[in-house]
Amino acid sequence: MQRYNPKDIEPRWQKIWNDSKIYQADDDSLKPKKYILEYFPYPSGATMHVGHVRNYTIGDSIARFYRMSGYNVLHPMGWDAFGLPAENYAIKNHVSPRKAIDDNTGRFREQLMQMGFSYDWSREIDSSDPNYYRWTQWFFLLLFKKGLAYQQESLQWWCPVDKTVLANEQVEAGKCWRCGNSVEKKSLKQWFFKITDYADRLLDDLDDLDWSDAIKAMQRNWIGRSNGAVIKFQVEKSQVVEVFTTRPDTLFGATFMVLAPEHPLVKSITSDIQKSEVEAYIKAAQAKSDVERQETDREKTGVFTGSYAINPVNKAKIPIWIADYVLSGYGTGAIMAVPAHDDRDYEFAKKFNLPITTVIEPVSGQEQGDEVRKQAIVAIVRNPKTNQILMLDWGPRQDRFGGKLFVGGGVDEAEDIVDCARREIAEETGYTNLKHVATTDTVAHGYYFSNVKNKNYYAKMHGLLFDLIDETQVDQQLDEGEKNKFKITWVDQLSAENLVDDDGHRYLFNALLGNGCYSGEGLMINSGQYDGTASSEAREKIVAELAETSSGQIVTNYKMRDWLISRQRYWGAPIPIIHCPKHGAVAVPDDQLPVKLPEIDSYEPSGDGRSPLAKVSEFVNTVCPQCGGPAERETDTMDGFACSSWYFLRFADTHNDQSPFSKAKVDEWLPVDDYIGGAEHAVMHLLYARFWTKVMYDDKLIDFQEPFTTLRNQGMILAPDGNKMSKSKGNTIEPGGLIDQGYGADSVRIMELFIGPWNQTAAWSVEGMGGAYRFLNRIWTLTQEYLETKSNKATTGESNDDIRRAVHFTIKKVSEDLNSLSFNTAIAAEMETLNQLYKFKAKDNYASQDWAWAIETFLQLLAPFAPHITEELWQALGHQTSIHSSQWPVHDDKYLIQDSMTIVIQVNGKLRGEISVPTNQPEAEIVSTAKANDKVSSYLEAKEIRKTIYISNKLVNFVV
RNA sequence: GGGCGAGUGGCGGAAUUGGUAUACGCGACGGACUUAAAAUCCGUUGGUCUUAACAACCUUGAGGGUUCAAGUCCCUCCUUGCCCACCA
Repeated sequence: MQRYNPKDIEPRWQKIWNDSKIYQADDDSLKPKKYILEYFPYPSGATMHVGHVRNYTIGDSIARFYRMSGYNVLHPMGWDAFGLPAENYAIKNHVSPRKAIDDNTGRFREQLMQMGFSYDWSREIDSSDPNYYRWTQWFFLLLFKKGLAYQQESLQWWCPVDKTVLANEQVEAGKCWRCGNSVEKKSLKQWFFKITDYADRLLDDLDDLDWSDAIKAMQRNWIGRSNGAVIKFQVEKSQVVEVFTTRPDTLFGATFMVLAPEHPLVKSITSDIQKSEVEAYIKAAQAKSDVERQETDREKTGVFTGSYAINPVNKAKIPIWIADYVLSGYGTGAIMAVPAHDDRDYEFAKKFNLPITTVIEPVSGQEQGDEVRKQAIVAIVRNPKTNQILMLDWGPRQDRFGGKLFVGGGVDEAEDIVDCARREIAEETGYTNLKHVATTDTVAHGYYFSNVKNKNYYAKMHGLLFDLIDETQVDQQLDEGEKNKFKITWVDQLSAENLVDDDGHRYLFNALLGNGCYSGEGLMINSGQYDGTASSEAREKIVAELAETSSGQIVTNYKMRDWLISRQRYWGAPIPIIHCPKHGAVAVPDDQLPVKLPEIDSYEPSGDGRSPLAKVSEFVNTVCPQCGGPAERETDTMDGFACSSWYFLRFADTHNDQSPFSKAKVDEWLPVDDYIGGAEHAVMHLLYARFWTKVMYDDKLIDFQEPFTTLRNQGMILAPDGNKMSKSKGNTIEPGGLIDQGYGADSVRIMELFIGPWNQTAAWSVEGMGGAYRFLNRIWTLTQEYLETKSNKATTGESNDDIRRAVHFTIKKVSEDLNSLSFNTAIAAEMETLNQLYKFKAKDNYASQDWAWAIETFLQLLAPFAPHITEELWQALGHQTSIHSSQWPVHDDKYLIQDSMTIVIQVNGKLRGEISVPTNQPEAEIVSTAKANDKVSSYLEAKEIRKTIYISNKLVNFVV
């Protein structure tokens, strides 16, 4: 018998598949189309490890499954070839970036091919090929003509190591996303794409996408839409400062104003006396690295400018400060500070002793309409010796009752609230020797139902704090309804805040002992005519009032900024713009595209803020397309993400040299049905590509607004030691090595899929590889044995229903699992089936006539995962055409129906036995059989059966 | 601080959506084959008590709840992963 030797089988089939072009997509086929795409890789100097390969294995299995299911499948591959890593690699190794990319893509292509992935290589794309970037430049000009590309001088993130600017999305926690070094701010004239014009659409259209909630949430957070208002404050010296706020309802509580240190009005606002202090602060702020400034747990700092602003609603004169907790880039770079209702402002006010005015009081519970109104107290009793707080534990919280609360009670008519609190504490806890420490100056509004009095109440609850003088206790004096309903517990302060089960109680507790800042909604106080209004309502009314005097208006703000796309580096698509002294920035005419990257000797970035192209005079010096006068080319290149913002469209029409693509072909194939890749591009590529797609839609180049209908984020593969795989840690595992060891690509593929759910992180298992190989070896051996046995003797001609049933069941299971991408359980089911086939074989030694069908069908079910071995065995069984062009098997329900079934018997929900009954037996009979069962009857003896539950085809449960 | 997720044997993980928890694989142990080993094949393998078997009881991060029935639903807490983070 031939042994399973992947080294012999795999390269042979890869060549045959390649020569016969069986994986090429057909533009003209009438079959339904599917477009399966994995992120196109960055051909860096490294090789791909098993983590990278996971995502291609997933995509390939889906593509093969669809192909066998009758779809015309587009499954292409290309190279995201422009960008820093290729260039850095080239500089380090003293080769041209062109040469580096060609070497690297060659190696990557070979790695992908030896895994047996079914790509349509006739559509291969290289984004650094002039035939490709010509169209990237064409799209730049489209954006330029639509006013969506503009140039502006501004402070930008600058990476001192990579010597280029970076987009906001490409700075992660103050570090460059590529090299990991700290970035700086630098003022440069740069090109931007106006992605913010599309913010609303990018946000709203997320709802309909079949993407993971995590990625959608990341994009939502990144876009960061917040609805609020811009409010104008008059400053004494006649300037006006605008602030952005999402809480105009708290305007009456604005007790000071804070500007970012970089705010343009700081200079003119600052008084002479404060001048030196302010200047020193600004200097210090600038000296801080951006990483430092982004530390959130830093203590607040700031200085007073010496000026005052006038609050437009109540004409209060409020001091203007500057502080670096206000960001110059967001909103207007200035805020109205409401310390009573914003944590950051609260912290700042506490530190600098600024006034705090409460303007919102919380409301808990739901209004029922028939409330009795009353005043109430919430008394917090503290034992100063232990610093513990007294709580009443009313048992488990259920709906509106129970939970842990402080002492509470209604204020009697004409009763002083301190006396009331003392009375309630004595009645409920017996403590009488107390010192009154504080009373809140605001109240919590509460709607609640009193169990004792059986009435709905609305109470204004005052918070009071008492310290125990000693632990003398008298007898409690409880109402009938209160007796034995609660117990007294003592907890520490932190626990008290966490445990308290009523929002009003918690608010009053915080007002007395915690951070007195309340940022929720509620009822307005200290707000003139708005007192008593709900804050959500007051929000709109106050803005409307301000709008009348043009001192305020509704504004929507976004965290997302425009996309900075200039790079001061060589290896990118040149920005197709000519700067003319007369006409400014002029588009390079279409017929002069591509603006080719000149070949130069030194790619080293200069670090002076200009790209190496600036040194190439024959590139720079040109004529203005409009006037023919001398002009200079733009020397910055485009961010590599520009190239990847449309590559998925080019695959539909790769070789078009008249336009980026034909609309007909793109509409035929796109949007992408399954887009597969990691989550790392959530707010970069995936956002940019959506933006470009919308721009193209608006320009009627395509008929759809979203490029990727379904997005699948595969989980990461960690090294066996549980760490991320990395070259520097020396813990990477590469498929090539495993193939060389003799496991073969098929085993690697099985392992990639079987290791766990495709979208979860998993650690690679060296031992697991053996399991994957053994599985394939078992189907190999079984098939070879079958072939030998068959040639030695004729089959009995008898059919074996057990074999049929097992295989039909597997067809159903694997088909369902592939539709839901449960690769690991699909493979588990196949392993199980194979184990069963081994048992059948032991019984009949391949005598049944069903064996040929069983093995062939099994191979088909395995083909998407392990394409080589299944093809080899399929053709060994006598087929002349590829298994991958065969029709996916369909199960026959007839074989899934069993004549008997197992019914589980429970007594009081505990498993006590099981019986086997005919499938069509009526319920009554099943129940009586169950009752008579030996094991079960002993549990039923001398007991009354109160209830019998029968779940059809599953179980009987007797309740006794 | 905010958002999204995850906790099941020695390990990776199953569980038809509330109905036999631990499928499948790894590892371990035992057996067959072999001069021997590897490979292969066949078994056993959640825990406690027990010499062993039978049986019983326990078990899905912890605690409560709903239900005839909870890994699955509800509440509280703990641990942990990822993303964002002074965004007004």
